[in-house]
Amino acid sequence: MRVSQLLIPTLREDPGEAEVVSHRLMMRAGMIRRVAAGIYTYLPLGLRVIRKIECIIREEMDRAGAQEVLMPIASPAELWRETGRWDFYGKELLRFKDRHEREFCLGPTHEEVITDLIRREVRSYRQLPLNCYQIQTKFRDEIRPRFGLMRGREFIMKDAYSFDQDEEAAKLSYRKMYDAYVRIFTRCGLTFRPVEADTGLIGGISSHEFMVLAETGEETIVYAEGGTYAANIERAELRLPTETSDEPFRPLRKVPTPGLRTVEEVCAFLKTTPRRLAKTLLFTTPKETVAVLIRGDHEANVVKIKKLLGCQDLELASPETVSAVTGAPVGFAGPIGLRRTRLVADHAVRVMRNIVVGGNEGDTHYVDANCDRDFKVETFGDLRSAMAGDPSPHGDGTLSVARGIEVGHVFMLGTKYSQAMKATYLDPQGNEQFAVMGCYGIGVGRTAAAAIEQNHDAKGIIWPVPIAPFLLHLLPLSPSSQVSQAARNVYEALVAAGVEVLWDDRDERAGVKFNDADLIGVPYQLIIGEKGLAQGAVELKERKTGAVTRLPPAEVLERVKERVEQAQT
RNA sequence: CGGGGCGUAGCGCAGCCUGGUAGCGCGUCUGGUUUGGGACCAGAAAGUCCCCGGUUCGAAUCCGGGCGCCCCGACCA
Repeated sequence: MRVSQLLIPTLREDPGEAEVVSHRLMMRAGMIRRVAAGIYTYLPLGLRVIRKIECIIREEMDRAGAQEVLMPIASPAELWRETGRWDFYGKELLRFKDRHEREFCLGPTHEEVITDLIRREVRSYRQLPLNCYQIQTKFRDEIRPRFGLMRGREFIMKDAYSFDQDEEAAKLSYRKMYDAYVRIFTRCGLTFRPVEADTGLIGGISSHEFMVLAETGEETIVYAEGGTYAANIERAELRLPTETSDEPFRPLRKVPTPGLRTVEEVCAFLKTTPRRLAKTLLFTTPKETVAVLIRGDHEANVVKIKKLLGCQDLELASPETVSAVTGAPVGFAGPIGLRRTRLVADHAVRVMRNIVVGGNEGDTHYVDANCDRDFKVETFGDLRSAMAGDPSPHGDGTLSVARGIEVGHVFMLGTKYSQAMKATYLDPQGNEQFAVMGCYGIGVGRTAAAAIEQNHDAKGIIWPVPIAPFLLHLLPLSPSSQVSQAARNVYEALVAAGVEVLWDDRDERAGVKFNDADLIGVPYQLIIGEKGLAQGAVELKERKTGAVTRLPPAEVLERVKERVEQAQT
């Protein structure tokens, strides 16, 4: 296609709103434009990348035996009430009423709609297994949309739903999707890692997230270096602490710590280390206030705490609540003499001896406090986040920490939705059974953004060949008739051979064309200049390496094909 | 929802403190010269200074309210 006829509004300067690389480059390369917070229009270049990714997804989903459907974007409230998610989903669910005052929402995911379909249409075990997928626009009214396509409110998602007779069969469906995801992200040219994950709002039994490794990722993952274990930090389990202390118990003492609130301040003042201090964090749930004891150098894990308490909403207590419960301002909460709250603690606290804790009194801490002797913990649990150096739960070494972008998520749902919505089938014995479900998502736009986070340089994007908007960027450098004629010839030959060529036929200076080409990031540039042409040569340049090959125009097609084949093996 | 910031030409910004003719760079349009890494000369068009109200002889500028957006946090597939 010709640049002069496409809407590719490249930007010389960085747009003020863009923070991360992918957002900035997508704006600058003229791929997307913002319509409202977290809502974007895809321009021709952006759409071509989206379509490429969708195409790979379709091929792999079909190969894995899934079939494509298309569900509506609006769904009626009653379906969501059946599963309880109309209330449970919260503000993220964008709700509205039609002219008859009937309640609807914009679909943030489609378990309810697909389960409704399947319960109507599937009656016999002979119709199972079944896996339906769609590529659809979703809407989630995010608290804080940001980073362009990385975390939009409206976004394109591939979602698939499997229905099986029993756990065993469901595991097989899950495995197929898992394998398909590995193929999809590999084909997209991404460096990624599947990790064990929390099931969040979707619920269910177990799940894996597919993380594209990138510094700018919003997720933190831990993995065993050289081992098999990898998990989202929200979920990564920890082994019970094994260390013991033979330190003699010392008597409890109360010490003044004027104005010292943070772990660091208190430790510096008392000449000790965070490992010998336990912080007392106060959380509020809709029902109660709970105190959570965590070792000073550890990070509390909200997901794990929620699980232990069996509640969905958990917030750090307000300063008012803290002082009402502890009798002290924020920074001096402690487990000793705490009333009116439950006290739970991380396993690590159990083995600590002679520790520092808050005094529940302004400007006061206790030293040489000991669990059981000085305070009673109701329940111990795995309540902190893993950190680098912790032993892997699989016993395969120690854990490292990395950042990732979640581009895909597979869930084993079990019968959560089929029971709630009575999606049953008759087994060979004529007994009614609940279908066992799985669901599988891929963020299409987020995958494109992740690809950019992983593949760019100071000049712009460097697309992996399989998802590039074009394969070759044709750059005639002068308006002379020989050059433009040569460009035209090459263009027609390549297009006839099925190569996707972006032809910069604008009357622009060489520098402008080069810079736009580097910004847009098409994998190969074919440069046709007057001098080279006089010697019968054009230049084939690889965007990624900058390597230039001089060759006669007639050989271009052959060489380009070679390169692509190499790249695919 | 809490904290911080921003809203002035298509884009990036200055001007606001200290009220008085709305500016700069890039882009756009016309003509000419140029043509291998964001050219040069000459000319031109383009603004509801986010909105509403107030103060004032006079408001982009001061005051009040609203809206939108960005960043941090609480968080979330």
